[in-house]
Formats: sequence, structure tokens, C-alpha cells
Amino acid sequence: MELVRIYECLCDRTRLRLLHVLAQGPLCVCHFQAVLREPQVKISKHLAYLRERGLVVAERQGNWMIYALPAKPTRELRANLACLQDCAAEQPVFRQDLARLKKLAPQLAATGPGCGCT
Amino acid sequence: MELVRIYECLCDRTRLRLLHVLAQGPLCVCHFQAVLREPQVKISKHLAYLRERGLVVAERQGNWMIYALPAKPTRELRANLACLQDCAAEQPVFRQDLARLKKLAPQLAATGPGCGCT
DNA sequence: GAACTATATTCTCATAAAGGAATATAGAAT
DNA sequence: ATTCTATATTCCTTTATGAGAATATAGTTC
Repeated sequence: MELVRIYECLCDRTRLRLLHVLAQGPLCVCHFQAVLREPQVKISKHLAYLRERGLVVAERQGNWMIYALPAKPTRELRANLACLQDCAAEQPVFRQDLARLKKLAPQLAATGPGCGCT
Repeated sequence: MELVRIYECLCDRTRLRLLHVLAQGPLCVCHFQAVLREPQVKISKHLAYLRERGLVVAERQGNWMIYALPAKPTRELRANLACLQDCAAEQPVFRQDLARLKKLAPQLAATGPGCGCT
């Protein structure tokens, strides 16, 4: 994978947030909506963007699309995701996302990455 | 520094090359031209872009503008530059740049980061 | 101060990207 | 079959970006 491609994916705040949250485990679109508090189109389009470029993978599960980080990321991707995790730990937006994600924990445990939200 | 800002700087190939080369030490614009084999406008504009965002600093030295990485980079910047160095090691473009940089080594030793090129 | 060197800026064009509104689709439930 | 839910896609507008040609500027040298 060409390095620039990775950075092109990382240069948008929404995508950074998506990837950061994904590091905690697979998630469906509507959970992303809840965690990031962003409209569906926005989430969906950015996930599509990431998917086209191989930064995430997706799998249908009934009505839900479950997104996840690739099982075997390239060396570059792994390095950069690690770096992101490291840096994000200090910035408020990311922490808030994590906080909201944790509130969903019970539901996640019950239903898996897919959801009974809204 | 906001994380996205850094990635915005990294999402262009020319800028990646500039930063990668800069990790070896300060350099003037015309040496960059020689190392990257890219036109002056291109180099100059991308350096300006990086400078505005604090990824590089510049200092005039006679006719030459010497660019360098900041003396005290933020934690995020440091992490990402390290990551870049690491990943770039495997990709041909970056290796070629380094090779050409090393050919300039004698001149650099003689004149400092400024140049007697062209 | 005129000519020269190194670098920066301006202008223009082409392309990509982001956001939102509205609509389409795929699958589930009734 | 119809309806509902979750997600994707299309269309449109606005803004950013990158590239190159041409020109401007700052400093040096003669």
C-alpha cells in the first residue's frame, strides 16, 4: 500500500474518529452515529471512503453493516494506526467518543456489533 | 496542535518526501529541487504550506532559505515523523531521495545547508 | 545601481473533497 | 406483498488543493 494513500485517509477528522473507535472492535453504522454524533450520510460516506482504500473491511449482518479494521493490516497501516491511538489519547474529541462508546458496552455485549439502536 | 492538521500535511507525496529528507538535516530550497527533482514552485509552495502549519521552520541565510524540522516538535509531530521515517524506509521514492541526498553530501559539508548549486 | 541568484507570490485552471437533502436499495418483519 | 430498518447512493453546492507559467522580491556581487 502506498503510504500517501493512508495519509489521505487520515486527513479528515471524521475518518480519524472512525478509525480510532474501530480500534476498540467492530461496529455497525448506527452505533457510529451514536458514538460520533454525526449524521448517517456523513458516517456512511466516510466509511465507504475508507473501505475503498482498504483501511477498513465491511460485512453484512442482516440489516446491519459491520465495519472492522482489516485482520492483517500492512506494516504501514499497523504503524500508523498505532500512532493514531497513541496521539488520540490526549485529544478531547477522541476521548469523548470512547466515553460514549463505553456507554454502549451493555448493548454491544447483548447484540454484538450490530444494534438495536434508535 | 490538532492531529488532523498534521495529517493534512502528510497527505501529499511531495510533502512526505520533503519531511522525510528533512529528517536528515536542514536544507535549502535548491537542494530540495535537486534531491526531489521537482520544479522550484512546487517545492517552494509545499514548504510554505508546511511552514504555515508549523511542521517546518525556515531561516534566511543570505540568498538561501534554510528549512528544518522544528527544534522542539510536539509529541504528535514527533510520533508521526518517526512513523514516517519507519514506513518510508521501504518505499522506493524515498530511498531514491536519500540516495540523491547522499550524493550532495560533499557539497553540504563544504557549504552547509545552503548551496552553490545549479 | 545594475545584473544576478535564490526563493516567494500571483493567477489561472482542473480536480477532488466535504457536507447535506433527497432518494434508492437490501434485507427483515409482519 | 407491504412496511420497516439500516445503510448506500445520487445530486448539488461550496471550498480546498495541486500544478504550472509568469512575475515579484530579497539579498548578493560587481
